[in-house]
Amino acid sequence: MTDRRPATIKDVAASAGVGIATVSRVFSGTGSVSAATRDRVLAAARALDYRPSALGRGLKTRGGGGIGVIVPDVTDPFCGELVAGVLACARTLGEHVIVDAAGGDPAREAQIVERLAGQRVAGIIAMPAGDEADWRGAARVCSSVVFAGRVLPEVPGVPSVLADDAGGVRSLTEYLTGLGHRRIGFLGAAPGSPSRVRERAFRDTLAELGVPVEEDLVVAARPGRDAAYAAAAGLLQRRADVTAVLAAGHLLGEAAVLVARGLDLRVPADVSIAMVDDVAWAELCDPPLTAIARPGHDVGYRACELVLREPARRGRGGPVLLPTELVVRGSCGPPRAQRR
Amino acid sequence: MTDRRPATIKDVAASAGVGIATVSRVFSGTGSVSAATRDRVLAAARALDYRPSALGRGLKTRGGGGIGVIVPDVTDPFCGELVAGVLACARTLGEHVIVDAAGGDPAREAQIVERLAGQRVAGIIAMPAGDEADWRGAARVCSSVVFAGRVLPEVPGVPSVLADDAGGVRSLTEYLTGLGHRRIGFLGAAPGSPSRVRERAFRDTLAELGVPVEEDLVVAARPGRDAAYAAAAGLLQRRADVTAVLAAGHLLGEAAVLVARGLDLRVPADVSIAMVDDVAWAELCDPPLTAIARPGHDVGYRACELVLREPARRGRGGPVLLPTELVVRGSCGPPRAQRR
DNA sequence: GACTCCCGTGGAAACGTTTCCATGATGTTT
DNA sequence: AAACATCATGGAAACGTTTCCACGGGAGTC
Repeated sequence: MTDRRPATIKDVAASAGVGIATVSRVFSGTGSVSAATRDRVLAAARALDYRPSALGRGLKTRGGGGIGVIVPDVTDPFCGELVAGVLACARTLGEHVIVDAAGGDPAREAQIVERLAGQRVAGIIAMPAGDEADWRGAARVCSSVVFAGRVLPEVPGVPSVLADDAGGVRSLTEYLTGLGHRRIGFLGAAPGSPSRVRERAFRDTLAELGVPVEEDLVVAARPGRDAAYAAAAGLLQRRADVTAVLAAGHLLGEAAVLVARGLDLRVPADVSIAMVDDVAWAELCDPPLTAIARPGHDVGYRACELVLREPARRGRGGPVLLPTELVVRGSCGPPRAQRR
Repeated sequence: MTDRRPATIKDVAASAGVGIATVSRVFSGTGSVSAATRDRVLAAARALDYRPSALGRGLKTRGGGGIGVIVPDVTDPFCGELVAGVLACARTLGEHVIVDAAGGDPAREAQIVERLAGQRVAGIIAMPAGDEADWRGAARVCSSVVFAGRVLPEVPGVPSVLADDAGGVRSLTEYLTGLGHRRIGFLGAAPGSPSRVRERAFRDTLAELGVPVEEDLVVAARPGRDAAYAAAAGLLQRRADVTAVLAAGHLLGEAAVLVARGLDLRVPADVSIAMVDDVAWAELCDPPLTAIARPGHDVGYRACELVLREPARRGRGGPVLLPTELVVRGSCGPPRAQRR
């Protein structure tokens, strides 16, 4: 076995006794080749272990193919689902997927975009962090960019696929209010966060229902476990009269559960807890947690379709909104008269 | 802005009034270029929004760069960690990462390897499913393949980075035995599974400790939530005298918790539960679950180092074993005399 | 002051494809 | 039977790089 370099189209052509153009036609499926020739070429290729180089092809056809995905963190369950969705769609379309994690850092996002552009990917799917300017540049740089799971409202012309977070928070809020809760704590994202639709939906829904919004009950946590825990602890300690907590993310939900447990609060007798993101542990918690399920897989899948399949329709119309689902479990009940 | 096609090195050269070789030198950092010329080239490049094409470069240098990662499922927490580790390492080395999920299907794995080979990636990191023959071929096809998190013992010459599962199961078994358990149920992977080191470690440890192994207590589940649940339910219903359950994976642990709850068994009073994989919900469970933490991130990181950085040392020596950690929480206690 | 040496530079040949065009050999129409 | 459309095929140019080689000139050495 002295096959050091991978075989090239020339080797195959020579071995099969045909021209390179014929070999190319056999592998790309275009043009017409006689059955006999095709067989000879295929046999030669197999013997040489030939595999067309995506580099050569990409160079000629201008565009390496493949699609890039940028998420804050691949270990986050929602991001994981999103990536899985992209992978599923890309596979049906025969494209490969370059994944990278930006850790929520705009500068790193910009770097990644730069690198993907260098790879000449066919499109980029991003769950963006906060820097609009960079993305405005990115939109120029790459043929097609789609936001998924999150948007930067200040970046125009970039289509997006989103979970209907506002709708989800609305139903959760209505559900809690329907149970009789009036003092609902909201654990949300920090002011700098790209989009605070969840907080707005919470406020709007309460307003519509005629429940006054107490600013003191709406707290913003910066990303990360520790900040989430601090926020939850702050809320529940400061306001012992809170009867329910709506956590706008699984990290915040986790924090709420842990803090409640640490404070010896019974769920849902002393305090009801609900959250956005129906992660695996929601069902394993005791009691199981009521949550909003966001269709991460579908978001990724649709985004990928959008970026590859419908270049014409991109940009037209608003964002694609995918429905969420309220999964009622045992963590919410009627409010207790007064804690402590 | 009529910059339809991306600018090429030629455009930059023309615009800066130099030869293309000089532009190449400026961007690749090799050779010598005078400061003045460098500045002129850089300015021209910026003006034209030039970005070197990885395609052209890869073609010339034979090898597109980048590394491929193949896992069964990106949404699995351990796989997610592993991918994150690879991403972290690849970033420091300036490589991009192509990710794909094979869903545990050997045929799909083979397809993905084929595609990655076509991309001329610098290396492949795989958490392999069961077909040795395909991987034997893959090892030939790609410059360097490394197994991570799982191995196929029948494929020689492929280095690997593993979590020390055997050690983890051993400490868990010792821990349970030390608490006084003698009838420990083991929920493990199906016979077809690539490697059953965990089951073997369980058996060996019990044997060493002089505890007889009852075949009836060692059950194998096929992959997936439903099969896991079925296996756990079967075990706990069939053998009411089991005092502890050791689940060899987070899905199996989840199933054990759910089944115990469904059977109204108190944990750990009626039955102790422990598992491999310290996933997020282990701490949120009530009681929090004792678990073996596997260093998924490190496994990915080391595998990436191995595949890119130490091509010389690859293959020598046995697999790289990374230590696991026993995280004791509240789900295990001394055995109860008799259930029911 | 002639020699060597090195530095900055440009030309040109690869790298492995795709694709346009030309060519010869068939088969088809009048 | 002659002209013509059709088909299978090969040659060659391009795609955007890197890199070898050659060339000119300024500085250092004797």
